[in-house]
Amino acid sequence: MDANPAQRPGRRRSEASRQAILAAAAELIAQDGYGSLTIENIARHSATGKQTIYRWWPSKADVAMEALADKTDLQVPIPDEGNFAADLRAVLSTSFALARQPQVTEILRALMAEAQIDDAFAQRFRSQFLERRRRALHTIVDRAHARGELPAGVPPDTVVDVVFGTLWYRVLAIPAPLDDVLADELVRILAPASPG
Amino acid sequence: MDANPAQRPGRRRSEASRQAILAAAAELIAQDGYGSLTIENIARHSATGKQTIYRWWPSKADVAMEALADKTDLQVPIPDEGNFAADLRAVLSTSFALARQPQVTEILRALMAEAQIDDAFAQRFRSQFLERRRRALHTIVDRAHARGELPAGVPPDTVVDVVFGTLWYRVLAIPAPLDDVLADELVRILAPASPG
Amino acid sequence: MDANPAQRPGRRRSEASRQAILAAAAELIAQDGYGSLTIENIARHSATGKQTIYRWWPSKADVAMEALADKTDLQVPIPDEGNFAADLRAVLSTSFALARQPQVTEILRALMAEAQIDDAFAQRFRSQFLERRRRALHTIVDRAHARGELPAGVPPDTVVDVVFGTLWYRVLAIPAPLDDVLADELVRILAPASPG
Amino acid sequence: MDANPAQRPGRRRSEASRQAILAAAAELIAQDGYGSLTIENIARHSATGKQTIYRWWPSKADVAMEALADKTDLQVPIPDEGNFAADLRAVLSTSFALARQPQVTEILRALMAEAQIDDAFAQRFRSQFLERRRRALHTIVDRAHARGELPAGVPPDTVVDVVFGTLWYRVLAIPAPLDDVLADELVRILAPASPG
DNA sequence: AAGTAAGCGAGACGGTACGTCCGGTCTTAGC
DNA sequence: GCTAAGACCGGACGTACCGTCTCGCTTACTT
Repeated sequence: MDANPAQRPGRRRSEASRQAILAAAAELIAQDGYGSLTIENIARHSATGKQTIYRWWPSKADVAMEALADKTDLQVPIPDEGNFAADLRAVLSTSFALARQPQVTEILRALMAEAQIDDAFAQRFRSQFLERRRRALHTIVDRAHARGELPAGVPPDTVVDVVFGTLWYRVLAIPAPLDDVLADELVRILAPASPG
Repeated sequence: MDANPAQRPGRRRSEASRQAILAAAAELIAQDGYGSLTIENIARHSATGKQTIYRWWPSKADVAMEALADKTDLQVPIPDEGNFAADLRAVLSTSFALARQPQVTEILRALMAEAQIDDAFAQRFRSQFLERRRRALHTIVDRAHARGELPAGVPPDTVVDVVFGTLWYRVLAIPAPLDDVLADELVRILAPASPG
Repeated sequence: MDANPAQRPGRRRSEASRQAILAAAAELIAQDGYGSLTIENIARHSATGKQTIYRWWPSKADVAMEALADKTDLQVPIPDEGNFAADLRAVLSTSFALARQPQVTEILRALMAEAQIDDAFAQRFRSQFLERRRRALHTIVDRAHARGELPAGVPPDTVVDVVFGTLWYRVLAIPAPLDDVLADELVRILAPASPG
Repeated sequence: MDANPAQRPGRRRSEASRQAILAAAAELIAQDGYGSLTIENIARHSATGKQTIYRWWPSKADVAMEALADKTDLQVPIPDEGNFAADLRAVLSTSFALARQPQVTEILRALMAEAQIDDAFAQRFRSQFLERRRRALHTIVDRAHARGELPAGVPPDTVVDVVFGTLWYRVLAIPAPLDDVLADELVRILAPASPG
């Protein structure tokens, strides 16, 4: 078994190229938007061969997704403050702060767009990005559910849909930047009964 | 004033071509997905010249948007049943039924995707599609707001964001088709206090 | 019999349009060269409809040919000075003077070019332009032949070929403008034995 | 110095594609005439990409010129039989035989036509084709000039003009194929005084 | 040390679609 | 019935990228 990659003969993957490619992708997206991002441009700006990109990433969207992962700490902290309102507010605060950065916004929109057009990427996007963030929120919501803090007759899954749905809708459909007031309002809607 | 187009000399726009183009676009999207839709293919399948398409639509996304408008009655009925829960359920029912048709889903996803990538189209998409549907719901929500039926501290705009956000998120990010149960749950969340 | 065109019903051909078209063609050729001459451009610059051009001329080359005919008096005078040398010199002098005008050169080159590419035009070009000029020279050469002034064993047709051949070659293949010295040299070659 | 192309990195030019393109161009010209030759057709018939053609040739006329060069041995032999008449007849014999092949005629006419319409190509056509053939004849004529075999008062350049002029005129302006009798007559005109 | 196996930048390759231009035709309203 | 205007279908233009395929070179492990 070749589980240990160090054992195989041949030149090893160049970390310098990997980073040059991700950096070039990020810069090009910031400059001209994802719409005019091309593999050829990434290669040119990173002084890299196209083949190297095709060898390691299935599509330019995957390059963008990895560039985003590299640039931001996508680890989602799972707070546990004892009540749903506080936990939810903490998660929203983190998420909003992240999504508000213009370069992050641009990439998020592009990834969601590409997922609509390219089914194979959609799967990777869901499993590598969306599901991870869902899981973090799910933990909190499940806990609240157990404590009886959710609105009556609303399963945890739906709460998660509402939170991420509202967040994504604002990013995708509304030109104004994400507003922190929205976070408070979401808390009021979803965690209405702050137990005395 | 040249408001009356019949007064100008020259051949008039061909309604037959317009419909052939929209039909071809719709069919091609249904068959191969929006990702492989090209102007050239639309022209070929509609026995039409590319120039004719470029003359009347700014982009293939606009063709798709018009095809959607032609195919579905996008007029949004504004119910008035006297209470928010019933009104909201009626709107959701209509919207879900529409968005559940596979061909409609496919086009909706494509339009939202294109709007992320092409800013000029994004503006047209918002003003010609998103805003219209927002306005319908807004009427209902404003009415509820006046009656004091909204959750405390939640302005109508946010309610609209939550409704459409959840709907779009399910369409864009979740592979499963839209579920009618979700409509009930949204009503429970947003119109909780059925006045005694 | 409809020999009298004034008797037919309907609007008569517009002489103003005819001249506007020829003038626009001449001007466009002078400006940008025949290579970028298009029917559409002629129509635009002459404030005329494309249909009007297609109705009266088989191709843009025919427009150019008529523009040339209108602009220059293409009537070829047939001198008769009593000896071949003087007659030939007179014909060459007229022809060179005509072909030396830059705008005429440009059109001549274009017509000969088009004749290589479009067989139908080639026939019209030969019968309406080349043959006429050949006939003028032929009269002179035949007369010289009868007087025994041609080189021995050289039929009149060949003399005509040599004269026009040399002239056209200089126009088509040599960037320098036509030189009057050439006329003298042709006379020396073809009418060498000025009979004492 | 990068004179050695083998030193550069990257895939090398494909000789197979080069030949397929030239062959396709030659065949298409023979079939449908130069007038309906398009880059797109060449690419299709040679199972080649358009870009490959644009990469290596400035225009379709240059493709045709190279196809001609490849197909015919354009090397012009320079005979030296001791007298102008014999040398000239030898050159004419070779040239006529070449120009009489229908496929060669077609290309020659097309190249000369294109040179009238495209100035940049005209320069290449002169330096890569016309001038070479002129030089061969010039050698012979200069030699004759030194021996005093030219008509009095006629410089070598003019003799060359007359020879090629007549040849080209017959090809371009006269529908009949080149006649060998013409060669004899040209010799009689230009090398009349076979010195005793 | 030689041999073998990968990865690298570079760049040509066969394709496909782009958006534009023009050809030649058809359809208006107006003279 | 001609005219200007202008839309129509069709097709080639020259360009941009796609994803693949050589190249010569470099870097690593294996013998």
